[in-house]
Amino acid sequence: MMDKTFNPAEAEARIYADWEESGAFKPKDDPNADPFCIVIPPPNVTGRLHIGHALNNTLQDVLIRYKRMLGDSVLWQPGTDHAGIATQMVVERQLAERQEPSRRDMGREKFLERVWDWKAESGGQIMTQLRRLGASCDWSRERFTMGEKDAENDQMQAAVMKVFVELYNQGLMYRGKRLVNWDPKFETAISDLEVENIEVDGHMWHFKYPLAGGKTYTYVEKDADGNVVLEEERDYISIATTRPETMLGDGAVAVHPDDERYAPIVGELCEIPVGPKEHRRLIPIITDEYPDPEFGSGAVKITGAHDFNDYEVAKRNNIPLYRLMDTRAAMRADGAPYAQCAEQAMALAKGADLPSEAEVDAINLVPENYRGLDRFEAREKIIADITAEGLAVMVTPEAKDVDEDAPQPVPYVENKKIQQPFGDRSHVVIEPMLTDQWFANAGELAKEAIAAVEDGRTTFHPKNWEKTYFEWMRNIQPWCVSRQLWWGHQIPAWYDEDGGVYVAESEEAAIAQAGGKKLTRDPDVLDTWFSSALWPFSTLGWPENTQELERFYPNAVLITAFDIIFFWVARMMMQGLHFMKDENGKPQIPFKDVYIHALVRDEKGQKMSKSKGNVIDPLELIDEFGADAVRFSLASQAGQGRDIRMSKQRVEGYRNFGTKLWNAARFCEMNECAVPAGFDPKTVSQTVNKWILSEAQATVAAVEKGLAEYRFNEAAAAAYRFTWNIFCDWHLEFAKPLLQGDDEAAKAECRATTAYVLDIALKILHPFMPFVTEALWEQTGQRDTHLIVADWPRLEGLDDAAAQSEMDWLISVITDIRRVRAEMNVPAGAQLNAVAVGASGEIAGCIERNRPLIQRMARLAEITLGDSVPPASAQTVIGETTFALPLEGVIDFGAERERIAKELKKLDGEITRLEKKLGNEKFVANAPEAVVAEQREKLGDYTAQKAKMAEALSRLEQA
RNA sequence: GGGCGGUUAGCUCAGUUGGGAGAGCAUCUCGUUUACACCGAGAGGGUCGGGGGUUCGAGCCCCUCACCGCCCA
Repeated sequence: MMDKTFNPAEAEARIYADWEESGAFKPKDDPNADPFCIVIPPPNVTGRLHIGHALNNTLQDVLIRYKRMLGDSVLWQPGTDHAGIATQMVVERQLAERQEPSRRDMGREKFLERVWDWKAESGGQIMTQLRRLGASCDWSRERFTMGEKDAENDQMQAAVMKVFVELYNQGLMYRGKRLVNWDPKFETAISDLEVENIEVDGHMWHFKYPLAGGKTYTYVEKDADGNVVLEEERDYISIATTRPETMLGDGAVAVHPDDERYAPIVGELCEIPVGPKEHRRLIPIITDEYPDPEFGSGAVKITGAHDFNDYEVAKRNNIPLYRLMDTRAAMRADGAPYAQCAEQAMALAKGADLPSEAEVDAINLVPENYRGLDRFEAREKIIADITAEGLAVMVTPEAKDVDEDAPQPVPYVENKKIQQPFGDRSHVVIEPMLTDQWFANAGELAKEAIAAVEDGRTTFHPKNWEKTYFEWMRNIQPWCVSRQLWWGHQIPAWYDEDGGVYVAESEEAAIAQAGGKKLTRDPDVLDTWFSSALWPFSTLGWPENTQELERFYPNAVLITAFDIIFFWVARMMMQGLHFMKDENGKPQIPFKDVYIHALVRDEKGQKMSKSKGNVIDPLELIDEFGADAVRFSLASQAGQGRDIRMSKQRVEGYRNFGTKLWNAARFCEMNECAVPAGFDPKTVSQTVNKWILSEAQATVAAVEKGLAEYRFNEAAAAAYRFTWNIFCDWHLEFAKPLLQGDDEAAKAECRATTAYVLDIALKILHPFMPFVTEALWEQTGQRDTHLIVADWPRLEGLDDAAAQSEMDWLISVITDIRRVRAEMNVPAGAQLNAVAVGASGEIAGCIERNRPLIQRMARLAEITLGDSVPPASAQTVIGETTFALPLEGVIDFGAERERIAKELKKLDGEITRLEKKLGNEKFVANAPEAVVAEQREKLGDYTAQKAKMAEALSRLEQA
């Protein structure tokens, strides 16, 4: 005898181990089977399974299990990502917490040792957690983006090196001094994608840049109609800035070429109003399309080394780029004294030839009294100094705003919202910084990646994500791939003492290239996403031409969340298409489909994050409700294009569903249901059996359709509804009289069919709820294989419209009688008699055939055919037949009248609506015939029913 | 500022070529009929964000407004 409920805690680990041991997770070695491969989005190696992983991996496992049952050769390729910044950050924090030497004190080699240790210590965790979820990955093929520690000629490392070297040799990878996003906390460059622009309260300060030599001009301001609203003599140009500390690095002031206000002074020099008086720097006033005359004063200071827009302006106009900060974003303290540097800069401003990048970079234009200050401290000090000197633009506040009668002018500072860049990991303000970095020519790589989606070689689901993909790909910027970190793939570039660069897959090769010169390797590592971009083929053995690569590339589908379309999907597309070619040299896509799923949020719709403390731990949910419930909950909510809000209640509901299924199986066991050898469902004779088989076939088709279209929620719902609302609620109840009756043939057929249909339910539910279905599979029959590798049900020829319509009729008879009973407050235990009045021969036959079912399920003592409604009856109309329930002594005539009147009203509403519609000539003329016919039929049905109900009411009135 | 998505029952959400709205949970009533109370039977509850348009017909298509969310600048 089976237990009353499924015990996930006991069963899951055992079942999982069985699967793994049986080799079920490995792709089957059948050359005729279709290949189906999904590569897992590799989680951070030292991460923990969060609810987003749970969703992502549930959906993958659903497809994987489905395809496996279909008979495909299925590979779900697992592995983890080394997650450069994230992992290094964790280990550095640990060192700090344990008061151990810092990364820098420790040195690179020792530090990396520690990271590998940490990986070893915590690395397996998430893979264990995926197992708990039921993920059926081929663990024997697990890969790590960094490869194996200390391995010689490690393949995963070789793949990265080869890609870098080839891109370099093809001119698609280059090194240069560029303005990049600099994270002062981690002291590394990061890519555009790792920057989050957040709107914060900022200020806009207005300062006067005095014209050189005390020159003056007439400043004229006009309104929209050209009327002069302000005209004054000025000896300065007014500049607005949100970042005063960068004034020190200004190379010019720019105004729009059409801006008449400043036309008189274009080409003049003006003075940066900060720094020691005797060394005030002069910079030219230039024109450029960039300044918006409507914004601020219309004049923009150009600080090429600390602002992306300014950088472009500076490049266009040959304005020197003066770097002001060090790697921690403190004001530079290196280099020559300010006086000397300022003099150099002065010469450049006056037209001297620009020296080399490196020479300009060596110029430190931070005056001594600001050197070494944090950038924000420097800002405060500079504002104070400028204001003290009287070079802040002053305004006179409205008298009402201040107490004094004669308000004093105050510095003009606007409070305004500004977009400030923050590091997505460090959460500190990112500094645009001029540094030497490696860049991939993403624009070039993107071309094929765009084309592949345009021409449908790769398709996004839902399709609207393609727009996002195109938008980004078509405006893609060079990809900064170097990171000033230690944990990662060290860039395979070596330098000789003269600055010569040698890019090669190994040090030996580089030395050979250099002709034996003394070389030093580039200390930087590659962006983590550089290696994960290779994941669809590196995990399959590339650069070796392995069987797996041959068989499983392109992958079938990639399943991921939208937040990494740019980070990952786009880059896999670029790298895959660039490096994987077919025998004709045609680029090969990494995957045919990309399914983008939602983000999982908390009950309130907030993005889950550790800092908000609203994280729902999937493992806790699994502990409480079982993996099946968690999986089903996620899959059933995975509608396209919407976020998922996770609630415990819903998980609980699906746990209950598992129990329901369990008990249905238990019922089958108790009634000795089993599928006899050679059972052919097409041969069943009982209507009930024909009907449930017909329903089953429709359900299997619905599940298949849902999965084929990546509508996981619909597939899950179809399986759920069938199992609970059709199989359990109706079929098992219909089966009871047969299973407990004396007709041995009918009993045998019913046992066989019920067991057969239960198996179907187990199979279609297995992708969603693998554990409980596997456990039941084990317990409900003699099985040749585990369910995980059982054949997907391929049903055909079982649809049966006649059985469907008879059972639908039966269900509505039972439901209606139950409703009347409930509404008339008939005690649940009372056995009533029913009289069917006006039944045709056909209906009479139906009643005859299903008498025991109606009696049992509607709790009737007897059901007879009659010519007239007995007195004191409650009545309900189904089709042409009135079912009367004599309730002598029980019936409340008032209540019954009210009930029938209510039904009549409802019918009237429907009839009026339909009559109006059918009375509309245009409807009849324009609507498809089928629709018109359907509406006519409905009207006919409702009208007939109304007549019967009216009769019923009149009988009551007479009583 | 540009783009995308959302607004449907008290809550969370389905609703796939436009033919008068569904589920789960919650609520109310009844029920222990030996598969299941992690259950069963029944009920109530929505002018599908507002306005306009196209159409014989709009939750669904178009326009517009409002609010919410995300991405990009």
